[in-house]
Amino acid sequence: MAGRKQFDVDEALRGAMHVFWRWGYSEASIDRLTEGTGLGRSSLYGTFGDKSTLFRKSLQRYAQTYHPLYEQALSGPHPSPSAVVAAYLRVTLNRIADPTVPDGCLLTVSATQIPALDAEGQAMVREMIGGLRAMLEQALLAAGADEQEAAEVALCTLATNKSLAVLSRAGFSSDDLATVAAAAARIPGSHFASP
Amino acid sequence: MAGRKQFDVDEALRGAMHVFWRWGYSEASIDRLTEGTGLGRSSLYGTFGDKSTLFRKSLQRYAQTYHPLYEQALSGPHPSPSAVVAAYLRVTLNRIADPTVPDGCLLTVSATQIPALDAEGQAMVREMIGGLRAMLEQALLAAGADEQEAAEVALCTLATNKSLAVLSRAGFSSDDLATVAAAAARIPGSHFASP
DNA sequence: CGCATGATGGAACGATCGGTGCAAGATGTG
DNA sequence: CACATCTTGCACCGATCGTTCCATCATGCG
Repeated sequence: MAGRKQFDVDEALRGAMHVFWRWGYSEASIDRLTEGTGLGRSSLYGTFGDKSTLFRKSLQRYAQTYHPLYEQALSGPHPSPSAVVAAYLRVTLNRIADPTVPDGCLLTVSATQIPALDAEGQAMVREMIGGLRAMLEQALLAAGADEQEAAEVALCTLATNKSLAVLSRAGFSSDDLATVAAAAARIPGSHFASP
Repeated sequence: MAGRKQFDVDEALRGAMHVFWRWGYSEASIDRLTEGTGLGRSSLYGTFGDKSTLFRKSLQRYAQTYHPLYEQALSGPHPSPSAVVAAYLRVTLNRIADPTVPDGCLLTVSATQIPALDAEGQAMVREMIGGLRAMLEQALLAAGADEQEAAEVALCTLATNKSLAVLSRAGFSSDDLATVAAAAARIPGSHFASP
């Protein structure tokens, strides 16, 4: 007890993020959140608000942690769209290989549980996924892809990202994940006749 | 009330499957299951056992419903591995396009919630995913793929399946999903020098 | 030093969770 | 018609859910 907080707010938020990440929103009980943050109930509510608010702050914290890594990987210059895809998925594989964080990715786990989230949570999840998609598309254009190819490959790379998270959660080996990522980097654009 | 059941057991199981599918295991409360099946608590427990057992029976019912569709699609003959992939993913797209079932797929939703499942549930989810993988690999071999290519493309097709489910849950359009599936069907085997 | 401020631990709230027990009533068999 | 059988509706169980309240106490300021 004190007049000033006895804990590091950001470190606590990191703990909460890991609880949502591992357990998903529904199974992330307040008890698990207090245990994962090391905080008491009062401190948790006093600092972060209710569960829904804490979840959204955890999503922000997730973006704040990993967005820069993706941005750096995409910042290029890249010799080809495939190089962009490879660089992006390498970040994902590195995150999944990190033994200090839960399996999969918070965004994917949250996306599959969308019906369990309130309106704000759903909106934030969709918005973050859309942001990644746009970021990828931008980088692909910069790497020389035409508009259609950029849109298509961005979508497929995002899809591969999600699939890696699911397979990771299902217990697939990192070799298998790397195989999927490598194959995705070989996807060519469709090169259909543009209308 | 009666001496004989007042409902169709399989229809009720179908309802329960949809509840687990839409809400995921954690958010599939007994109340939602009774509402989704039309049964009372007593009938639900008397017929299917506890929640974990009902979940596993729902998984079986899911496999029993969609496994044959995949088997038929894979039964071929197919002129190339790509044709196998396209046929497989067409089944997935059709299921996702079905407005009478929830978004995504029960198996993917369950896989992302694996930490929330008990040991039997986890095992069954992993087993079912492994079964799909083996089924794909078999069909690819029959379509003329060599061993390495079959293993790799089976894995990637499974991954695409999972990604389609996640994107569907996140609200992506069926056009986007079709784009992802079409691109996956263009994935070539790696054709690395075989050791 | 005395006081206001604010963080903390813990108790307690109503609601909902998964699961069970039981009485009521309809059916099939004699 | 009488009885055993089985299903069903409903109440109820302890446990846990998310959330709030309050007494306690260390701190910063005057």
